[in-house]
Amino acid sequence: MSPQSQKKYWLLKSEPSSFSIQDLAACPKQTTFWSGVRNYQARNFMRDEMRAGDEVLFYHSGAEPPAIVGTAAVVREGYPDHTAWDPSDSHYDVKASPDNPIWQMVDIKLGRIFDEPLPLDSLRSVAALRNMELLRRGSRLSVQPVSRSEFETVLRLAESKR
DNA sequence: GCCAACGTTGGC
DNA sequence: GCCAACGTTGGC
Repeated sequence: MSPQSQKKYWLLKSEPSSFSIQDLAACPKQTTFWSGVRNYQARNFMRDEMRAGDEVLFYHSGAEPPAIVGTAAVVREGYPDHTAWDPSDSHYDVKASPDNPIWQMVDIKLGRIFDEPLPLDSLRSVAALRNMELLRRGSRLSVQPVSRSEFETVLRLAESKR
């Protein structure tokens, strides 16, 4: 685990109809590989900056309402995303191969599921989250950095709803 | 289902 | 290297 001072925080988006935090909870060891990211900026975060021990906010996009629903932790650092060269996979990339993986994934393990999801529109009214990437107009990154204070603010909000 | 925002592709 | 066309994301 990296030193506390270097621990980073992230937000990962997933459509719950595709993979929800409840699905993560049902995985063996509550751990899964985070495959299917097909955006270079998001890949670079996973490849270059995510470290084991980093903490993650789990976000449900396309949900009603869209919301942060819990936490997870990075348990394995970036490695090739084998789904990229699987023609039967919905995220198949014809240019990827074992010799040229192009895309990367990490492994994450469930932290906890919040008792109450924190809906996107409720986060918009929190002053401490004013600059959060998730709340930026047109923000589409599926892997995005979160500041330590933003992460802690979100945890406090989740705690206040217990 | 609409559409704004954004990333990627490819002609030039 | 520009930029129009196109595809995707994702809130609403």
